[in-house]
Amino acid sequence: MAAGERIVLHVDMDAFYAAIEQRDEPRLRGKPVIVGGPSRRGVVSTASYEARPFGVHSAMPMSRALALCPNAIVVTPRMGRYLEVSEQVMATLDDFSPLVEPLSLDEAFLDMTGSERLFGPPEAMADAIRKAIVARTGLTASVGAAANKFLAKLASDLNKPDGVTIVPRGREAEFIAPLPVRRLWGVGPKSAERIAKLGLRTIGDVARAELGWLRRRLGASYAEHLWALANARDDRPVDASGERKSLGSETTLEWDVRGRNAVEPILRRQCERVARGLRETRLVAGGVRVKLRYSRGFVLATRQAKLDAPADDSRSLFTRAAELLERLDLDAPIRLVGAAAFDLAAAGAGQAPLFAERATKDGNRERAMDEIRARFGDKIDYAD
DNA sequence: TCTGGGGTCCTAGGACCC
DNA sequence: TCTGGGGTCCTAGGACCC
Repeated sequence: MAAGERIVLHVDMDAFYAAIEQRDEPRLRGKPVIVGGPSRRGVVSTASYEARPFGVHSAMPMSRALALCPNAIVVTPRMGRYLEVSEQVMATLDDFSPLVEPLSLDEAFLDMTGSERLFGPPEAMADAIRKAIVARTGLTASVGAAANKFLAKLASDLNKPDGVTIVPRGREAEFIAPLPVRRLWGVGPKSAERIAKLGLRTIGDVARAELGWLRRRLGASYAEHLWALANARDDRPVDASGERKSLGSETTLEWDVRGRNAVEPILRRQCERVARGLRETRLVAGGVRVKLRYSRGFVLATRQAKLDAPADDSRSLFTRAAELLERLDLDAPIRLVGAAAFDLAAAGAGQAPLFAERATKDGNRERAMDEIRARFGDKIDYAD
């Protein structure tokens, strides 16, 4: 691989959900806006820049957010809307490179290697992209440009909002050296603590550490990964294939439930949503996973199993999911119920003919229901 | 303050096979 | 009598990201 030759951009929309709400609703402009679940157990999804000085940030419990910023306007997420805008943003990015890897609704990597003659140097690329996004959506984005994904992602965060950061070529390692270890992509609270106990505080500290020593303390593969990143090396390609590995649906209940009779109908509903998601994306699942979170200790438990045949109908998913429920404690108070499909494959591919027929029987019926929903709307499901 | 919902990736242990 | 070694698959849990 021709290391050092790549140009990778990371595009990150600024306070995406909140910015969309402010764009769509003028009375929200200039005010602290918190997008998030309004329920008892809701958390902040996105806080507008007006709310952030109060200490409000993503993943914070809504109750705490409102204690910090009592005047904030809480908006219930409109995921369908955010998805629409996201598609516009991604379509805009497609005009700049054939290699676009969305990471979520609001951020993506672009491999711009070899595009300098078309768009100029990285600064010009970043400016052109930001201009195109504003023109198309009225929203701002921050962009990082560098020789690899890790550096580009780190950079896009350094001049937010509405900013550009270019990591200078050939001086990458010294550029990131003063930053705290927590800035390494993949180092969260737990790992940060472990690393701090080793006496390493900055990325430069990790980069200068002796690799053998680091291996013995953090495990070989994690140590090697961190050490490479700290030395500004990251060979991972921009992957535009878009293949998904799993598809799930889960819900945190307003009030705890217990007992099979209470859990099963909720699980059925999650299976229905997963099955519909599979059909919409033309996928079939090879297995299903059940997820419960207990109130006591916030403990998460999962059970998974393969299906007899790949399926995209809720009955197949739910039948197996209900069996898995038998291997879980249903007597303790439960706060979350979820289902997920895994071992995904393109619908119609790789199925034995006998199985294919059986697998699609329920699928066909549910597909007909999908069409009716599409034509007349589905009051029940679009309510949440 | 009391912790969402959507994902990805990694690890460790057990079953199983040769 | 006192139990190999290696490879692969599967499952459950956990860290992490937005």
